[in-house]
Amino acid sequence: MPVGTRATVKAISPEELKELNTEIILANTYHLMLRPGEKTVEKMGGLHKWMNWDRPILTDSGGFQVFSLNQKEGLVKIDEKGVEFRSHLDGSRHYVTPEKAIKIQQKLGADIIMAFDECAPAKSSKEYFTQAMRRTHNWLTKCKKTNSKSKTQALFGIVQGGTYKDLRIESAKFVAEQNLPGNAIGGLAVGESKKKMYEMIETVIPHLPEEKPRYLMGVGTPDDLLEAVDRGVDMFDCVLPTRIARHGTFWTNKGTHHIKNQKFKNSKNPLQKNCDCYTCKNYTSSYLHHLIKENEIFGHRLMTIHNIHFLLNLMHKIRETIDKGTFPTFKKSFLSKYKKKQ
RNA sequence: GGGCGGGUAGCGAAGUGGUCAACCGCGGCAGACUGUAAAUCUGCUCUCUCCGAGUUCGGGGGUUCGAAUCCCUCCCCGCCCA
Repeated sequence: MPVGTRATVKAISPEELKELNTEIILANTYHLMLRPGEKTVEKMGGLHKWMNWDRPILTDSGGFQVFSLNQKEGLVKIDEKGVEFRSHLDGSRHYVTPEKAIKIQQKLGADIIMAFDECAPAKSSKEYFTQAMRRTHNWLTKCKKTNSKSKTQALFGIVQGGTYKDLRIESAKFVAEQNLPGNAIGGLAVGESKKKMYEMIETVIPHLPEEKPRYLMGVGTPDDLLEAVDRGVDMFDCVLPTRIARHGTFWTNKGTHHIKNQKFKNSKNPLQKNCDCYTCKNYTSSYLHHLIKENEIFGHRLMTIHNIHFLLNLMHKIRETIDKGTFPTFKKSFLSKYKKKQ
């Protein structure tokens, strides 16, 4: 899922997203409740109509933004009932409870909505992870109850538990028991090592039903996708393809590259040879180098197109090789090329 | 010919006797980014380098313990007067 936090995937249009075979995108409760406010989106006919996107949308609940704000001093107060935080836009105080997070998402109108959870920082103590996990479970019950009448919006629960296996297992079991249409793994890729992250995925997966989507939140890099799929994950969202694109970084099957590097100044090659994205079919690296150095909007768009295409194409190949039974070979050969820095 | 102003690292621009290898901006080089407070942020950018050392502030000469900063002289640029 490409990420469209403020009801737009930065730099590109819904038409372009469709050309890239985007099936679903993510939008954000926290940002949209602050601006323009969920009521406006509701009045305008809901997210799909408002942003002219007729394919599925998932809204994140805002739990992660609370975590993000909490990285800075004293902007957030968390208790059993909910979270008080100050807006990053104007400092105004807001109070969000699990019930409220669901009601806002109902107004936004996404197809999949997320439970309001607490994403504890990677460096938290086990005591704190336990507390945050229990609170997340408690909140999940409330979210489920609030959303019980909805027949059009699927609520996903979120597994927490930090980097502790016993907590992760306890959390996965609790979330699975709620019998929701899908289950998410949260609280990873927040500063722990990749090794630890993979270990946590392995720990959690056996306790989440295979017939329902398993969604790893906020991940990730091409290698993370392969590793996570290998361990049983079905869905991802990540800001990386779009954010790093705007910052001048792009992916190819040989790893990550910086278009601003001097070596691209006079390169007639596309970003990636044999890539069939719009960017690579029509523009040279030299041109992209120039656009990004000059901070031209079109450069952001072209880079974004390439990166989203790269990731969605990777996922496509993953599905294809899983069907053919050749996924392990594909994973191995991809990673050996991807991780070898030229 | 006369008067005034000015020449500082790739560019612009501070500094106007010691704490100056010299603020800052741009440019250049490289890096970071994982449920987007992100068209953002970080580092390096005279030379050799590990601590450190060596050459710099238009050229030359001088004053001084010590000069980018003061004096003399030459060169160059801008504006004004003839």
